[in-house]
Amino acid sequence: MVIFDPNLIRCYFIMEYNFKEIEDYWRTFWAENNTYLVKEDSKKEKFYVLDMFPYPSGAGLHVGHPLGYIASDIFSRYKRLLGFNVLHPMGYDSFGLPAEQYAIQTGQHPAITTEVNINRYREQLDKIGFSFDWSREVRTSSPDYYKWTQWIFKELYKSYYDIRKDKAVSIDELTFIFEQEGNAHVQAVTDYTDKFTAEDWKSFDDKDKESILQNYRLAYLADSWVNWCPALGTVLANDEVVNGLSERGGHPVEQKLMRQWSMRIKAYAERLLNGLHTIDWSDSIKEQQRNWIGKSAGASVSFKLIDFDNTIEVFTTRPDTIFGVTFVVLAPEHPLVDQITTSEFRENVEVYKKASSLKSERDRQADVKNISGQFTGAYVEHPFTKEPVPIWIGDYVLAGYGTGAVMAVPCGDQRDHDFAKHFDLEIRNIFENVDVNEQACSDKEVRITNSDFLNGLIATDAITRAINEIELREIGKGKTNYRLRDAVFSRQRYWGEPFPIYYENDTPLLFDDSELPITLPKVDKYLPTADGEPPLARAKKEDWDHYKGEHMEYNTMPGWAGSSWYFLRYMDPLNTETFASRDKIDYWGQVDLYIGGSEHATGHLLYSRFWTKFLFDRGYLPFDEPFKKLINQGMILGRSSFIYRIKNTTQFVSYNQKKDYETTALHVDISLVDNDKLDIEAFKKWRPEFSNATFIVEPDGTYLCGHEVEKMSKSKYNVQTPDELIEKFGADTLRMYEMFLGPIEQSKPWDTKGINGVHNFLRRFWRLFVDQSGASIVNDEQPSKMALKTLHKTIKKMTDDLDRYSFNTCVSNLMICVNELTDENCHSKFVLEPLTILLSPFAPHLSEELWSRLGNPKGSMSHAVFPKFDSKYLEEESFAYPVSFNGKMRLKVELPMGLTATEIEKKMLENSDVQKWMENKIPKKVIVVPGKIVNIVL
RNA sequence: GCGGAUGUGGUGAAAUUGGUAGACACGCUAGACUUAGGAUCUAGUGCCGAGAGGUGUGCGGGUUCGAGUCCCUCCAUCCGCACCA
Repeated sequence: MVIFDPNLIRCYFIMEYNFKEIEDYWRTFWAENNTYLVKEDSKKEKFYVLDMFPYPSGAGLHVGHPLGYIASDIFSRYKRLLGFNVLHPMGYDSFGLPAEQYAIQTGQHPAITTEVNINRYREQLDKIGFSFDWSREVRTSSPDYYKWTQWIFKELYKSYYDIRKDKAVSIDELTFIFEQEGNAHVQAVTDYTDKFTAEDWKSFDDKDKESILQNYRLAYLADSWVNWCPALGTVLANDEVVNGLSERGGHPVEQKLMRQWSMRIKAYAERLLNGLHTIDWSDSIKEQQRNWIGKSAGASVSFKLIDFDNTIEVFTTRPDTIFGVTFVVLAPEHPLVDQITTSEFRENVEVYKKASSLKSERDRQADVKNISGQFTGAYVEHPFTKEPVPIWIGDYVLAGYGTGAVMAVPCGDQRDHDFAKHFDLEIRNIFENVDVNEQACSDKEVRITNSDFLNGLIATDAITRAINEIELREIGKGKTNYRLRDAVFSRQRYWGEPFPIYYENDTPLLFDDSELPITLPKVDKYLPTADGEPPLARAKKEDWDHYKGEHMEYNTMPGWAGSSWYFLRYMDPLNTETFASRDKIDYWGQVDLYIGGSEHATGHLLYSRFWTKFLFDRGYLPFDEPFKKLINQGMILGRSSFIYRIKNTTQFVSYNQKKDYETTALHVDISLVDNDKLDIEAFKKWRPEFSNATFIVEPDGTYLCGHEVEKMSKSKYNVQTPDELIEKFGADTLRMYEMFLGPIEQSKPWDTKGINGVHNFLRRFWRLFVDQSGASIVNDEQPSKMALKTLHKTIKKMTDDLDRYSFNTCVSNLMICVNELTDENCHSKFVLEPLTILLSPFAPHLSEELWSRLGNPKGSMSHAVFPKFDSKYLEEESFAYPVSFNGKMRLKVELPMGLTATEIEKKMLENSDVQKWMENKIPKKVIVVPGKIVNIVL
């Protein structure tokens, strides 16, 4: 029947395990036969395995990237073998800063850079043998994709959060209510406090109406504090600011209030918190999200300003300590500061405000040691005692958190205590029998005193009592506060999604759905304009595909816009009518397994939960949590090598001699270093500026490098690419070695030392099938009892370990199995065939090759059936009991299985070896755990 | 300062519910073979000790017949951060 089977032809040429030939063949086979193409199939149970898609950087993949992809690929293949219809897609998060930076430097359009990088990524990924369905690839920077990102933005813009319904609702319902009855009875998430009637509303012009609606929309324009770098003309992230200067270029950075798009994620704070109970994520990630959302219960209290008709509102978690208040501190940016500052202190306040505007938020918070602040000259009235309380400003209070104002209780809060000590302010003690002169007291069990109606109570009771009293006297109310802030959604960048927004009369207006996508216009340069407008402001009118109104929105969306919903697009990537059709979403549902780094704990993972909940509210999704199960793969760290340059010279000193000199450490490329020894000539070639450098070496003439484990990065010259390892050992070896390194969730330093062990294993696996001459040695004989036991033990361990994502022990199990089968000289098809299936998720190329050599019909084994474990092969007749005396293991005694505890005890005490250890003593107690252990207490 | 995680041989690690600590690999030592290789095979390898044996999972306590595993105190390292009022 076989007319031409390339497999068979190849058999004659392969004697050794020739991974290159095998991997090339099967890689091509899979691609040509669309082996991993997947379609919706209502007859099959679905399983959705997702990787966090990469940003295609110019540096290509390093060995850390594929770690998670390999794990998810193994799991996908495993689930396929179990009969699931597996969705396992891949794509690119292809908007981002590096391509834009490159464009600024070279003028090359970021789309070109991105295309080149994606091709390189694809090439590298293909070599590793992943079972991705590439027909579903998505790219966030493709207009076909970001059309729908813009569409979701529009939906957010057109929605507000109804507190009574506890969900997002169309803004049309809100305007309808405004027209009927004004906003008096509206319960929506907003900071807007003004009241208006239906008549008022109708009298407003469109611009006024819109500026009110902005306070309700889930995507809205508002003034936000940002790190503004005038020289770069852009806003910077906190970690792009170092000591008040931009990381790039070292330009000054200041805090500036800017009109920005924001996302009202705060509306979802409580649901984001509660949803954590319904998903299978690690406790540490959930804890990080909880801390980020930062729910705290307390009270907001109004302090009346003396000499002004106004109040300062503070939020406190400890309203019970209100009688200990001796001053109030405002954030320097607090809007009332200018108004209340007396002329006497105005100059100092201005100086202080200027100084804190130059500090980044992070610097302000990290610097605990330096206490700073300034008195404003103004006072508020204590709401209970009516005493005047001085108002200070201090940059330990943040404008963005709570109300930007705190009531300071130096006896109960250490920071307030430090502030009081530093400025010699009063510390009033309200705690019974506690000395607060040197230290604040935060013990909640201490009784309160000097506090009127709170005297004698402990914190928990006093908090309730204080809130009651505060509400009774109408000076405030009990309140839940969240640390979570609304997310700023504007970026002054080119390489991101344009907003589907234009402006008329300074009012934002939406483009129609039919006009989407609004694509990126071409620009002459990728830099901000001279007057600080974003790069898109450079585009000519005619270069926009749609241009409306007085001007377009010139900001672009942040990186997390596209990544907040990409997992939905994989379900239906080519749909032009909707972001994904409802029947496909219904079929694929939630992501069953999501694998990615924990660095996204509070960014991407929170934003995509937010968007999912929103789309659920608006009826577009049947679920409101995107990722059912999450695994965070640990980071693979690089091992960097260092050489030591003697200061102000071109002389380098070897590691062991460096203590005698003043040196600076220099990263050196790890490819120039072998076993910590530097190849000096290669180094000189690598860094021509040091071609005349001299080296102080060790007595044996070698130059020893120092080393350190740190993040893998191009700038640290410690990057190991998968390509060279695949070249040397093959993809199957690389896959298994990455898994063998350790538990997937743990971070670990990269070290290729052990890779030979894994490669050897695959060769031994090959040797079970093929002899030295290249002939098959597989037979049809019934396997021995031992061999069957080995097989079924392995099936059981593999199943258990895969189900708990313990990929490293899976590799060990396979090694043990091959060691045993080699010792048993087993070549039976009835053992080797199921074993090949067990191996196939890990080493798919080799497995396919062996599978076809076993005479299976031509085609891929990816839908073979995972072998079933049968406990009958594992039954033992006897067990070697470890016998302990007083908990110390001394000897083993073999006994038949199935004895009762009493029988075991009797036999043990009769045993002569056991008696030797008993030294004629009478045991106080004998513990018998059948099938486990015997412990004799003397 | 706060929050989270982790501490087991020379190295990566294993031990799923408290029950034989160190599986599996790397490395190292000795030997065999040889077409001299980054090959293969055999034996050994936690530490101390010639041995019997002792000892051993960051330190110190505790619970238990029995603790790497549970509880308390402390120490170290890594990661994150927002002085969160």
